[in-house]
Amino acid sequence: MITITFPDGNQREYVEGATALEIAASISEGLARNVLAASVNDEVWDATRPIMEDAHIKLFTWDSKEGKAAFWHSSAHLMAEALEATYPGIKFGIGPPIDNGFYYDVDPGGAEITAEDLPKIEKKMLELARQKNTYTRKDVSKKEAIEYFTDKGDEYKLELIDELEDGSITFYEQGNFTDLCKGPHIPHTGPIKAIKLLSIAGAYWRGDEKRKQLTRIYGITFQKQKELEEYLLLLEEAKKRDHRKIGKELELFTFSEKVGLGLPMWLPKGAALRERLEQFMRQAQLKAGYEPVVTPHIGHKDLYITSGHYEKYGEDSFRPIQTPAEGEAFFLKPMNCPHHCELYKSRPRSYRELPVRLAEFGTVYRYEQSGELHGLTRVRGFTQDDAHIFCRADQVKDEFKKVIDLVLYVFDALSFSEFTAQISLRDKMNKSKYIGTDENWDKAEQAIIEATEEKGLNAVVVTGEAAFYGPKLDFMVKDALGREWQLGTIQVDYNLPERFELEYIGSDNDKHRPVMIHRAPFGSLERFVAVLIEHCAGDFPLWLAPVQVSILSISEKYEDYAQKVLKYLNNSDIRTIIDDRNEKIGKKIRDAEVQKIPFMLIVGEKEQTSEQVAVRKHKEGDKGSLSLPSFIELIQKEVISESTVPEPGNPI
RNA sequence: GCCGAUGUAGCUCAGUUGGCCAGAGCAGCUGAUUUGUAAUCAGCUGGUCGGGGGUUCGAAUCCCUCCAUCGGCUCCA
Repeated sequence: MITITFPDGNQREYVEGATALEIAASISEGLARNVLAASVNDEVWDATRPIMEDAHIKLFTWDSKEGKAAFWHSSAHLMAEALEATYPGIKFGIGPPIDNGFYYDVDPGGAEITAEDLPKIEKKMLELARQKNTYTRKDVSKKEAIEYFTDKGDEYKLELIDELEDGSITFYEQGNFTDLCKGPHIPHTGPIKAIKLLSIAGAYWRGDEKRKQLTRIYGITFQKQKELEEYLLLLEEAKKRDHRKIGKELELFTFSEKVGLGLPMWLPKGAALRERLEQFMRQAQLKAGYEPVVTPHIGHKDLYITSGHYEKYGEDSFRPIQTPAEGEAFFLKPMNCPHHCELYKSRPRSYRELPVRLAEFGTVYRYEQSGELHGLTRVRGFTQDDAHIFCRADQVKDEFKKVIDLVLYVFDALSFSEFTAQISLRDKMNKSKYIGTDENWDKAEQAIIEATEEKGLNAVVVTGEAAFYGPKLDFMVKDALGREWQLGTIQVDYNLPERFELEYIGSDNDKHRPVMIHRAPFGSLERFVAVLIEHCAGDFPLWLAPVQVSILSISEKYEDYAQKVLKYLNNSDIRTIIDDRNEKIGKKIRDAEVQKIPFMLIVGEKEQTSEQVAVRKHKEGDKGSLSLPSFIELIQKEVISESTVPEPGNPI
């Protein structure tokens, strides 16, 4: 007998070799039906794998991440089986579950799989799923594994096997399909009842641009048709929040092929929104001890040779601008740090004045490959809410923590509650990607890790994602479709100060090297606005709304009064427009609603006589009548409650 | 940059297998209407069907090529 311990601490005895599925059945039949996978001593297992010794177990159903992963992973195998049946000789790369569904990378050889083929594959998958084939786990030796895939002629699997330890290799088999896989999988194909293959794309084998591009098929499956329909509906809804669509509808920004790819232009309403955000940040930064600076949009080639950017990105950037007479080369600035280093160097610095915090809304230009451009989130020209903190080594951690506070403060003000903090470290296996000494890197990485921990921030650590001059802490936020974008970033840098020979005179009257912190809470205004739009679906908080109030006159007769109201509101700095078109009130309301204007003021005979306005709130409807002073009070209260800027002297 | 899909008025979209001067709604303009909480009515304007080349008696429809957009991949100082 073995003792099984459940998450709640309860224990039960089972015969040796009992499976999680049998254990579930001993609790209830319903549970057994729903179990998709299990964890045994914290390792995720098949629900059908015999447990041979005492263990702590957890049962995973659809409601858990692990349950879904097993379900979708099994669906990927099912799709592979369908593909193999449809395209004999097809070869397989990898086919993992992802956040929403799964994919499989395949090499169909001479055949071509197109979007039109997907329904056919779905059908085949359904047919195979109905056979309720079990997913069977099998331990194989490396030799057997190599033999099997050599026979099959699948060089991709062979390459994967090559990197595996003998004795750790398992196959999974369902129906006529066998795959190299460490599992886990659901018991059988039966529960896969609703299938949708979503898209088809090219993906480089092993993510390497120099290797063959395989065909990646994305799909998602559910246990019920209704769940699939709900998911597809959700996708449709998400598409309506796309910032590119809303940006066009609300006339926030635009692109022009003539101006150039990836070069967004802000229309008046978008510029108003952006200016509010800048103002907000400017104010927060002033209060946190930053000093605004301004630097030019181009920089001499030598500047970037010194910084190391030239060596790293010289060939992959916009071509330099040459002066006609002297033959000097200038680059459009792709970042602000080298300029700020030169500002720091403009005179000798004393330890007493550190930290020096130089802030600039710096517009930078970077050459991004055409296929990477994406609305406002990935562009070739953008404005960073950049700042560089030059401080003493003993100040780094404290400064870093203050920046974390600032970022969190900004996210909080805009209700970005769901973000991932990511610590990006260097890839120690591939040091040629980075500049600087190991010692400096270690110090910088240590500083970030400690500051993050001390702030109690729950961060994931990713190696190989650091900038070439230093590690960073990034704040990632998802867009409407769940794609993750880096917004805020904080980077500790021991390298640029060295390359620029930055110094300060310490209390010992000796020269010392300061440490630099690069940071941008928004990241870029463009990307931040994009994500903001997708989060609020264009319903901006009142303090940011480009137009806060629209005055809708009932008819021409009340236009004078409407004008009076407009003037009154404008005098109180409330961003107001007037709709005096020769249209019915219903039409005017509809148009204001579509434009997502937070407040509508309807003025007609009643209001004129009583010197009031009939207030209608976006998406909420009629709020009754108010006098102008009370309406203004209402607006101001809401604005203040939405955007509170910290008190001076109380660093955030 | 790579793979795939798409590209018809400012916007959203129709245009069957190539065949009457390329259509609709919204927006815009003109006029009527003077309106009370999500679309008043009528008329008009507007498109070398992404650009270029080709096949054909005839091309928005077929082919080639370039460009852009979208979904991925790669990349992201």
